[in-house]
Amino acid sequence: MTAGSTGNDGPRRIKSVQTATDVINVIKQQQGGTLAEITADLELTKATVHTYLQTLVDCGFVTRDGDQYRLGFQFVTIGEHVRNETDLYMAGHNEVDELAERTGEYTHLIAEERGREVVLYESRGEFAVAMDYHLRMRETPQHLHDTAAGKAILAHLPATRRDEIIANLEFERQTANTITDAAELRETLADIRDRGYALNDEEEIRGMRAVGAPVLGPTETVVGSVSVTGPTSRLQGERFHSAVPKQVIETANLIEVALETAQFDR
Amino acid sequence: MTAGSTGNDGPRRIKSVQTATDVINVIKQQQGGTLAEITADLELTKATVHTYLQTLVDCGFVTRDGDQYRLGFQFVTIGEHVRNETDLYMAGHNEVDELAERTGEYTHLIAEERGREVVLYESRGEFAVAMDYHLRMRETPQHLHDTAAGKAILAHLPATRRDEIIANLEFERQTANTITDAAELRETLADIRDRGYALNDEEEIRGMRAVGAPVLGPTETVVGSVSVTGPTSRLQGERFHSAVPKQVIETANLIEVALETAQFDR
DNA sequence: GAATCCGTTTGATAATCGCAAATACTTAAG
DNA sequence: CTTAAGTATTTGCGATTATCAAACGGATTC
Repeated sequence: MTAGSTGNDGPRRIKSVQTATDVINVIKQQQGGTLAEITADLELTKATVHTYLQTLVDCGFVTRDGDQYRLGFQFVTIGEHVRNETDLYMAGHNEVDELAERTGEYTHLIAEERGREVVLYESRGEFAVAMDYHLRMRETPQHLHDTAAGKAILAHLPATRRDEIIANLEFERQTANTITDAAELRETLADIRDRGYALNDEEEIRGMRAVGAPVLGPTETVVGSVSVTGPTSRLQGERFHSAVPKQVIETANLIEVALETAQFDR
Repeated sequence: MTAGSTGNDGPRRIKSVQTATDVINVIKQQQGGTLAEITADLELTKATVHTYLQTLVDCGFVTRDGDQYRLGFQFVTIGEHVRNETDLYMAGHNEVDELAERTGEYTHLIAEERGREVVLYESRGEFAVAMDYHLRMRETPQHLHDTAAGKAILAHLPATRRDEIIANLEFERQTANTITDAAELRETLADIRDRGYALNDEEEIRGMRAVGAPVLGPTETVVGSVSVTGPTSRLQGERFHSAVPKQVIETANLIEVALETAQFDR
């Protein structure tokens, strides 16, 4: 009971914070639930979970409505704060709006974190039809290999980080066109670097195509990407392979200029 | 040293979670900082803060970029999730867009939590000029007594909750027109209930007026509010006192109908 | 009115957090 | 190149705290 009792190696962490994160994730997954329901998905006692919930309510991360616990609006306001602190968002969201106006489709401003893509901003052109898919996309970080925006980022990341991310990918097949192995992905990424833009030809969702271009920072490192998404019926032939790519790249370049020029006072 | 040593009463909480929240708030305030800078604003050792930061990075709430710690994009995605779970947002954001188009001004969809207003959605009409104020408003929960949207909510809350919130208000003077005592506020709120809409006549920011109307839920409880904000030069006379209030109320009513009709599948 | 289900509180103790101090790593200065 | 001063990171150990049982209270059902 003295040495190596638990075999607990690795760097030191605050266990309670990890547990609180678990609680938050369960609430998120369950879309709100009672103490009993939340406890059921955790390996803890009712009493313990109760203490965590009380604490999280105090801290503003959870709200209680009768016997239902839900995530608090604090996530909305802090999320907004984080976005407004992000140079890419401040430099890019107006350009992404304009891209939506010019193309009439859905446009996105994407960043990367922990090997997943994060939707910083979404704009809806006049022909874009509301889709549940977009809700989910904004809520849950997606893989980088089966979207145009993600591939555009992945293609331009430093080789070491790219390798690391690819190594940890699970190539889950979404449609008939999904890229399902690393070799194929690497080839595609090389093409993307040559062409300067990425395509998504129904690789994530049947019937949907997309065009994405990287936004490169001052030091040539990729800071994010821009994309246009629409139904295959409208994204075809010359428009898909030339006109829209040109517009997407132009938008990405405008954002790059804005990033270098403007100093978002810090 | 046995009984009442620390005099620690009150309900039980997880201290580490409260500490982690402190760390997050310091990072938010500092807009990102080094370990040393973050430690300076906390009554903890460098070593301890370090462990917290490592844990928060693991959990995705903080990212590290060299020696700079910042809040992670997870706040953006969870925030989006929380918004999409909120019936008021799902039922209201399109209506708020239309209100912006019809009035040409800034429009907001507001909810309340912990006695503060939360901006669920903001839409910009064609005459609306970008203002830093709106950024701050979306980031930080505001008081309910010095905005049109806030007063509209406050006026229609159950009396007990209203009293509780008013009791905890600090009436900080923002402009010459700010309401600065509870009695005056209560009178205004009674007027708002009579008229059905709230006005803000340069009470928060000089030169800015606003009109707000409550969104009432099925059980007559207020679930939020809608508002139009613009410069005094454009919000005057009949437009300020009749035309815009009518439009704001109409939008609020449309959202009420959408809330009762649609079942946002749970 | 008993029984069953929730949420909440509490006592006790093993586990943990948090400080101090030591150790690595970077940058600046001599 | 060496020293110095500033970081960040690791570690031992004691005081604090988180966790589980188990009891309690409050609501709803049978």
